[in-house]
Amino acid sequence: MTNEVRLLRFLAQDMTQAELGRRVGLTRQTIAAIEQGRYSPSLDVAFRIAHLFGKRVDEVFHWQPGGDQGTQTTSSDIS
Amino acid sequence: MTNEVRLLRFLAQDMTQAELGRRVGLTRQTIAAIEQGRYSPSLDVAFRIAHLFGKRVDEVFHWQPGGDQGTQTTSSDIS
DNA sequence: ACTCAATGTAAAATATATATAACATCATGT
DNA sequence: ACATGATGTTATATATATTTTACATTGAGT
Repeated sequence: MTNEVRLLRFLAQDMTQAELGRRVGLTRQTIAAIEQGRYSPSLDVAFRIAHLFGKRVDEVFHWQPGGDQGTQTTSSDIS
Repeated sequence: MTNEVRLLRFLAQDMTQAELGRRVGLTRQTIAAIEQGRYSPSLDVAFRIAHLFGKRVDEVFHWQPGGDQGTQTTSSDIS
């Protein structure tokens, strides 16, 4: 499971992790963990983040059928 | 947060809760809880379920900006 | 050189999702 | 009437997400 949160945050006038967290009701540590793919967020959190950026959930978070094992971060990380 | 899981399950040749659970790697109790909206699943589970039905996550799970409080079940439940 | 904002990270605590086991109801088929 | 499969439901346990607190690093600005 990869995501574009960090990229979208940069595109949104360099919004900070703390600011993003504040807007979606999460701490900056949680934002950092999600960006790094340390765990997959709840569906509710995914919706809140996607909505903030005006995207669909599947545009922000990318999922692959058999891909639960690794801990990638951004989609450009995939080899 | 509402969802169409139960409906999609019926449309899929009356697939049973247990069978759906088996296919996405969840127990039938968890499927029942998700259908009833007792909690919002993890994003990973949402992707697995949506993928099984050939839908996008936002086509299966419906989210409303301010709507975290209630515990609706299906979208036809909304007043 | 100093400060400060942004980020990384980690341990411990809390909240929530999910599993397991058990029992109940209801419908259908025999 | 009985058996069986599908579902509802609940209590307890476990896994995982998220918060809180704390400390370290790095880069920009002064």
